Amino acid sequence: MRLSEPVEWALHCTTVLALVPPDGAVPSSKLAEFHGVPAAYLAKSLQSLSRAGIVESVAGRSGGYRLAKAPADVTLLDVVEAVEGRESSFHCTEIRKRGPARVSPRLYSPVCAIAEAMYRADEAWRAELRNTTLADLLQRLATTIPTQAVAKGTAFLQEVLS
Amino acid sequence: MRLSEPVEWALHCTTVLALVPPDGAVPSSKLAEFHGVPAAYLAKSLQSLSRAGIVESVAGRSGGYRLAKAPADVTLLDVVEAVEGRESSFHCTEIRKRGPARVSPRLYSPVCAIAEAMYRADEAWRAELRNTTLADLLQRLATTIPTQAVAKGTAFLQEVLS
DNA sequence: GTATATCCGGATAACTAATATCCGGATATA
DNA sequence: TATATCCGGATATTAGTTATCCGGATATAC
Repeated sequence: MRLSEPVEWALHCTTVLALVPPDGAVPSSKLAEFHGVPAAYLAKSLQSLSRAGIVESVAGRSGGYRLAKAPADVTLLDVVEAVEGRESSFHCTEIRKRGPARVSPRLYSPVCAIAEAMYRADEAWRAELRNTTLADLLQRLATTIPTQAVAKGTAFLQEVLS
Repeated sequence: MRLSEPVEWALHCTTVLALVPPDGAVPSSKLAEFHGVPAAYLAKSLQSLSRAGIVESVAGRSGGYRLAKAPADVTLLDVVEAVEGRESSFHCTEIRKRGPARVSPRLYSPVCAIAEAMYRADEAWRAELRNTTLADLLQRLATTIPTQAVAKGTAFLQEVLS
């Protein structure tokens, strides 16, 4: 079980966009350059984030993306689900209703005991992601990224926004 | 993010094997028939469970598999990790150290803030799986599977064990 | 003692999903 | 008016999942 790369990109992009003023906009090509990831593919993820209402897209020249809500109102789950989808990590194929021991399908409980447990774990994962926001990430930024790098990053963003 | 099919099979197989007496053994072909899944492929999963010490393999004619521990001592996480691996669902590619804002790699904190949060969610998922055992599943069996099906299942196992 | 049924690991094939790029249309700014 | 962007669809490439087969080892049934 592995999350796709675009999830990581989307989390980094939304974190960076949280630093952009409400009237600014960063084009997808610049976000790709900033993070060192393929531009054409990243564009797809940004479109997903836009459809989900997490970022706002600005068309036309000097357009781009900005955050659509306050950083404290965007959870990691919002971002992850926008890119990765909302389906459970476990997919029940109703094995219990197959094979020589099977009886009429309508006699079974609505959900298999194994699926039940797996769904519970999936929900625990989502609950934890729901518990962290972009604002939380921004706070940790100062201790996980060198001040020099933060300075270079803000300089790059200034350049793009001007 | 999706778990592979063999995970579901392994959970159903270990649950069934929990009903087998300590001196019995169910061949992989019979487990495949019982669950209506491809025999040659299921065999791989059972080998994984065997390597992980969750099931015990008996070679030779009238051989097969049995549980290696008491059902209460086998967590769902044990089974899932045996088949799916122990790697986190999130894989950090150190995006923060790339692009125009990067500085010398050794200046960064050991783990990225985003990865930190994602690892925490992954651990919450594992914690939940660690909290349920095969014994718990067996208890729920009576309410999720019709008595008729349970009877047919035990009859099938009796036939195999004799 | 021999034939049979099983586990085991490796090699291989088919299929599906993830990764990545490109293009034409729409939109809005310089 | 030309340019730079977002958007969605189509397509290609790569990697992972699903699935099968085979030969060797092991132990039971006859």
